[in-house]
Amino acid sequence: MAYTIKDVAKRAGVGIATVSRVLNESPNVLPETRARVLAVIDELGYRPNHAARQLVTAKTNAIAIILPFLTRPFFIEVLRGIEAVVANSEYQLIIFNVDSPEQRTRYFNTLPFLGRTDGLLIVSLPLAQPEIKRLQAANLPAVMIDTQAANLPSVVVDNVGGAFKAVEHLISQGHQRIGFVSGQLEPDLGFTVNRDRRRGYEAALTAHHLPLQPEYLRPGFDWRDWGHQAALELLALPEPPSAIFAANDDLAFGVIDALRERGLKTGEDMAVVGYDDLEMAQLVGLTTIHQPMEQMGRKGAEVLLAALNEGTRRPTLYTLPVNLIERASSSKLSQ
Amino acid sequence: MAYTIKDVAKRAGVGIATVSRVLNESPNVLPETRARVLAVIDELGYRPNHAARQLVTAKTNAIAIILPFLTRPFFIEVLRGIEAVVANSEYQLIIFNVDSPEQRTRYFNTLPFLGRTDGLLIVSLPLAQPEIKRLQAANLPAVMIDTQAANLPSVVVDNVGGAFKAVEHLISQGHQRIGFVSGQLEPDLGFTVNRDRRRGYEAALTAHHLPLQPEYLRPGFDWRDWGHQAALELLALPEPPSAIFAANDDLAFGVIDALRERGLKTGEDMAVVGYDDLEMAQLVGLTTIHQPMEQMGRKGAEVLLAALNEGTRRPTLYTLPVNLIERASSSKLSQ
DNA sequence: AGATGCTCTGGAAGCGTTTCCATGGCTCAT
DNA sequence: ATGAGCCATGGAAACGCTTCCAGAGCATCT
Repeated sequence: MAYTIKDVAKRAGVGIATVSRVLNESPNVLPETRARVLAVIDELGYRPNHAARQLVTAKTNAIAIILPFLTRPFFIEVLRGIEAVVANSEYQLIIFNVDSPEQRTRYFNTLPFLGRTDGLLIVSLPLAQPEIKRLQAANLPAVMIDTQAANLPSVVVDNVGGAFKAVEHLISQGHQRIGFVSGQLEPDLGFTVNRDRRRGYEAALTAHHLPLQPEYLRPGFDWRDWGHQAALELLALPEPPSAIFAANDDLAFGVIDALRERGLKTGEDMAVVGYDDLEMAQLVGLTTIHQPMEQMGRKGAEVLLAALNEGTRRPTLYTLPVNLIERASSSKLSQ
Repeated sequence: MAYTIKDVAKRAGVGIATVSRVLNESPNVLPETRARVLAVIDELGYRPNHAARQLVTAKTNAIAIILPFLTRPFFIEVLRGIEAVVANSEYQLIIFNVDSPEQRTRYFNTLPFLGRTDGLLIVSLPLAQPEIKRLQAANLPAVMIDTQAANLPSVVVDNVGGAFKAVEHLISQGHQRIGFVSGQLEPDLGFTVNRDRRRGYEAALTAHHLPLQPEYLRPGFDWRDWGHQAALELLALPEPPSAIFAANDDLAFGVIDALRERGLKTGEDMAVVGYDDLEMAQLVGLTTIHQPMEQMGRKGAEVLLAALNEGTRRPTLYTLPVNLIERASSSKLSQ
């Protein structure tokens, strides 16, 4: 059907080995031979067959990225970072989206990427020991992003520290009663974000000798609706908090929604701080913790490519910094 | 290194052809033979080599999606729809992001997906005739989403009609002076959205015997900042419009931003209608045209899979409906 | 002059599958 | 009983490439 290396060889009057050498930029080819072969390749519009190449080189030139909830802003930003790096390499990007624990299990049991990819980027999903073993047995380099494993390179942010900063900021604004709205602490897929951020929340309160009030804790779900409902619940308390720290921006948007619904002014009647610094946070004027989401993707991809090209595979832990972005939603306590 | 079909065959005491038959669920294998082979496969953890399989079957089991601006909400939603469908098939999804005209040209010249994928999903990028020719020459089934080509199946929405609805709505609310903020009409990558929506805008005005005022037209860029600036420009006119139709939600958000900056109330002092119905539109209370973005992705993927599996490849045009979502930003003209 | 070593080249093996073809053992109708 | 036909099976070819190996040509050294 399509032309093969043989067609090129015949037409150029050389052996197939020589064509292959030209294709692979081997130095030992006479310039005029090379030129002749290239001319024929161009003339025929010949393109080497990937499968055949893979078969003999045992390289796929593709890397897989496995992430949950493809469409949540956080993952999109990470993906963007990854894509930016990978696009400049010789590799191609295969995407696997995981939305349920069953899917997750299936993926890591069947390893469908095995033999299809040279490397793996795992975003946010924690891996169990046997799963890591299996990856290593398959000799498949993997890098973790926003999650970590002791024997795999990992790119993370300091969630505990970020949450600490957020809450400390609220305290410095004069708040003493601070609610915490978050997603599940023990989610199906095993994320630890919410748990970590709660630890930061508690640490900040403790560091400033403020009491931990169980009724101010509202773990629930990771999406906006829950932020909305949790805020209403907090407002209904006999002594509602004067500030709310939401474990992510989406939750914070829900909180703000609820405040508006109740006729309360965000930033005046109730301070709100989020986490992520989504693009929208700026529009809404939400004080939040900026996470270098895109940079996490970049870094992860770079580490993986380095491992692939140079064989460096030390399980290093890269921790990227987070910082507080102060906006209108967390002005000083008035009363 | 890894086990091959030979290892399995030897260990199960059968020929490699039989193992292959088991692998490919050929009916002509004795149940007990099949069981024995499966047991060995399981025991060894054998997995067939993809490259070898591809080489002989000339099938890759992957499809590529080519889209611009991976991180813009519209494309994310489309991607989500595609992913949902593809995840339930035997195919894997390879992503190619195109952010610049050079990249675009390079892609369609080198066709890097050639031989790596069985099919192509092209989102929003219009194709030139020679490019289409090249795809067809390569015998690579392709489906266009949010863009169309006469000889390729295409999934689109009616942008002209949607814009018409948006503007007609504003007119029915009593507005006569309606501004139009959009991205470039002749963008580098060749999108026609802005042009189409402007045609709808003009058609609605004309249908209602309203004059087309050139100074109310603000083509510029596709992002929020431009919405902001364009709104300021419109406000600075001797006779500013009383309503603004923004060609996408992001632009509308910029417009709203500008209004707030000027101390004007969206929906009261100035009506605003967007296009897309991003998640955020609800939060902001933006009247907008709802596009079935995810559904476009789904539909496109389904059409491609059908083409791949059944060989159906009629260049059908699928037009998905859009509808107006009325929110607070476009209340009736007060004066 | 002959041996040595280098550069360029072509033939052929081999990568791990699928699939064609041949074979041997059955069953079944004659 | 015997040939036709079917089923399960194995061997081997083929897919298109990379790479090992060997050889030819030439320059350089002894």
